[in-house]
Amino acid sequence: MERLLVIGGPTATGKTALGIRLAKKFQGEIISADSRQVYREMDIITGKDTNKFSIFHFQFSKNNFRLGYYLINGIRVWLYDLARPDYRFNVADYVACARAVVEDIWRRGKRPLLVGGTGFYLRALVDGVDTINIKPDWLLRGKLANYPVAKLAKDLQQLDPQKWRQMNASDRQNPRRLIRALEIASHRQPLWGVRGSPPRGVKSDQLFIGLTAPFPFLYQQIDRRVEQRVAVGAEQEAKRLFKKYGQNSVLGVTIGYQQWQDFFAGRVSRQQALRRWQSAEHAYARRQVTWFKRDRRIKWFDIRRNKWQDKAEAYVNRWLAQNAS
RNA sequence: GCCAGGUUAGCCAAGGUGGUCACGGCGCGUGUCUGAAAAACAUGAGAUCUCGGUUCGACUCCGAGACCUGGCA
Repeated sequence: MERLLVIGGPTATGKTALGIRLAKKFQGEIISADSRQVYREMDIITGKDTNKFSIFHFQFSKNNFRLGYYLINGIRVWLYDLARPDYRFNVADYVACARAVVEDIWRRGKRPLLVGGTGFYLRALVDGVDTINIKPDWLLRGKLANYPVAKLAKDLQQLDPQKWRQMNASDRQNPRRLIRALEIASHRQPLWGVRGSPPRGVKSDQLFIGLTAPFPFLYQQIDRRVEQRVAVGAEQEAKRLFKKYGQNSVLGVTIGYQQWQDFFAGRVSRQQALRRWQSAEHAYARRQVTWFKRDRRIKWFDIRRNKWQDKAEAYVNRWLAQNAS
């Protein structure tokens, strides 16, 4: 069976750096799993490991997305720059693109390394998502957006009592989740054809690596990264993109851009904006840890330890050696 | 030195005729997650400058002190 190496964990832990190192060692290519680096032009603030001289090598298209790679330290990094900031990229898009790339890499006899911090994307690709074929109904969403939570809850209890029962207290008060549940419930078609089976993740032998560290340490790393991004032109990038795409684009729901927008609008000082950007990244890292923690398949490496990369590499080596033919 | 204003959690900040658990926001802790996921949501901890007085009872009133801010020298 084909193999798939997955590297996850919170932001600012050096996932890409490890990925590149392992890719060099094991003839790999990196597939980014990042819900914001998929956007073109959003380079500095999302922390892409490219620069203005990097060249995008287009390879093939999939669902209207132009797939290609950047060469970083000689290693191919896929799934950056798939969409314009005024498009709303989503998991289904991601799975379609990532699948195509993984299979392409396998076909060429190389090893795919799935690297990223968007746990939902990672899981969707690896394990599959049952309801992934039910498209967003923007008309419905627009209508439901004005409903109070209590009304949404009541509707769902009527329309799909079973789903309601499965939801926990948090989700039952989350309008976005309720709306999605209603969207699925009102979609009369069977989820996956009459005789079909639920969409599965990519079939492969997988190894999961997680990078982490205690929060105080992560916060330091994050703060440094944010300052670096400011130093190389984060403000200008934010200003330019807001002007071009407006705040209703994905910029309005992306850490970093949001805080710069607050500064541009005069709501906060430059200093405060920086501080808030960093805090938003801290909170993001916490959510990521909460997400990844639940996945028992992950083998964790503490990035404060000496030679942790060597240990990770040895761990991968052992896996590759197993029934290697 | 004098006059005025102020002192409420790590930061910002509301409050009241003295009386149940002192409004919020940020930050911080914990968690949820199946086509918006860097999104959206749930949940927790944490405070009345010090001393004395009045009072059944003071964060709230009175006095003294400390510190901060502004004005006058």
